[in-house]
Amino acid sequence: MINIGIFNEHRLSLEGTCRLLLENKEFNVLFTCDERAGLREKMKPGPVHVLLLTMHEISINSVNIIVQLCIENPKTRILVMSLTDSEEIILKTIKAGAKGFLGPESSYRDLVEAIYTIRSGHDYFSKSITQLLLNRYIKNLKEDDNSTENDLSSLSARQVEILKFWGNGFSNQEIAEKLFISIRTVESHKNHIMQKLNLKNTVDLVKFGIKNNIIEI
Amino acid sequence: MINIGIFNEHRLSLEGTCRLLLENKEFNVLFTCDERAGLREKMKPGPVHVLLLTMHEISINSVNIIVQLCIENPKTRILVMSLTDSEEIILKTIKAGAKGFLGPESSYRDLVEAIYTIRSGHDYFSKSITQLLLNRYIKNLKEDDNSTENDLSSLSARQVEILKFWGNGFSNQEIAEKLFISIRTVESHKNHIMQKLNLKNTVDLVKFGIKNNIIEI
DNA sequence: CTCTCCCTACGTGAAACACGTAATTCCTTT
DNA sequence: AAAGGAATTACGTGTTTCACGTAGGGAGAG
Repeated sequence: MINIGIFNEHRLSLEGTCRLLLENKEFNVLFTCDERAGLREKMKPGPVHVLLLTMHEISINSVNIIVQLCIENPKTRILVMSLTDSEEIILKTIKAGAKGFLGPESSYRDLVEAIYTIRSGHDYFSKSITQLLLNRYIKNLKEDDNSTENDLSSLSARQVEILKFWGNGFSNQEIAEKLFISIRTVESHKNHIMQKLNLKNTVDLVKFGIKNNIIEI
Repeated sequence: MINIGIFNEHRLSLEGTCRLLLENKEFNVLFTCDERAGLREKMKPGPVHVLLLTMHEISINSVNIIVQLCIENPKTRILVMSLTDSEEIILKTIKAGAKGFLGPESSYRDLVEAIYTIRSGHDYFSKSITQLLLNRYIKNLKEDDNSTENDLSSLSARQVEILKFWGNGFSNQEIAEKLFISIRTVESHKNHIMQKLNLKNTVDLVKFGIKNNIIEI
């Protein structure tokens, strides 16, 4: 038996969703709610396993509500349903703590599957949302890669070694001791690196190291 | 009509796949290949729209092959099929340029869909792969968020301002001039920031700025 | 054999850092 | 109203790092 709370500012939709969910014997609709003001109050009494939040328009304010609900009800898993197609917003709701997101194309079947999925501890994203997230991720991945290994290959192994140490907490003095060379040599290496990469300051050097995965962030 | 090349080191699987694909009148199997050595040669003659690469075991070497194929045949879209479940490897094949990835659970129906999908210019990932990528992405998202805004909020607006300038290419001298304050004051601000955040060196300060989105990488 | 790149190292002046001190202002708490 | 605290401003002093030039020895390429 899964305890469900339903929020939807359109009363008709709210009742419709409620009816649909009640058709499934394993679903127990604890409450329905059609205004934001009362939602936090309605969450208090019982253990709500899944909260179905229908957000016709998601704004930053909505995101804050999700954050707050998550804090106040750590055991409740939030499933967001919305027609929005703004990546920005969707990402924010996920960051805020939503465990699932149903896009506009989702059917009743999807809703049921989503409820089971997030109840069992996994995340659920409908097809369009998945596509959206994935596209973005893939794009990130490839961008990461393009900026990687291009310039790094122009550095010698020694230069990379010095940069690694320096970028991960060691002072020039410490590097010199570790590698049994003069501190002046360490400085020279860094100078050569900066010249080779045409960097103007050490801040850019750190950025370079991070982009190329030799400095841990 | 879609021109397809098939690579599979198991000859039986290769033939089976070929037969299956030939059932679809729109698929034109240009060649089959069962050894790595000959693959690049077989790609040369015609325009291969989709290359189906079955990799029973994907290694770094396999990834390099993909990279090379992509360079030599920029118009060919590569669809990888593999039983591996190593995130590392899957990510690398995607970075290397593969346009699709079919996991172990994929059916013939999925294969056909995948071929149409990547032929039309989109990426295709089977359910298990999608799940894998998404989990990782969501995890990244949340991690990003956890490390954000937590510590940054402890800094004053002025401190953030100085950090922003410094992290984006300005020297202390330049910042001082821009803000009409002494260079010593700029130094003071940075000192206070480092103390407040308990950072040991400027490298860490850069990392902090990047994590908190006030320094562009 | 020459040329280039890499690793090593130093000199010097400028810039940045570490750490302490301190005055003024503004805000909160008592 | 008074006290406390944080923020912004600033300086002193000693250390470290940076920027730029110079330079010798070694390894590899042409």
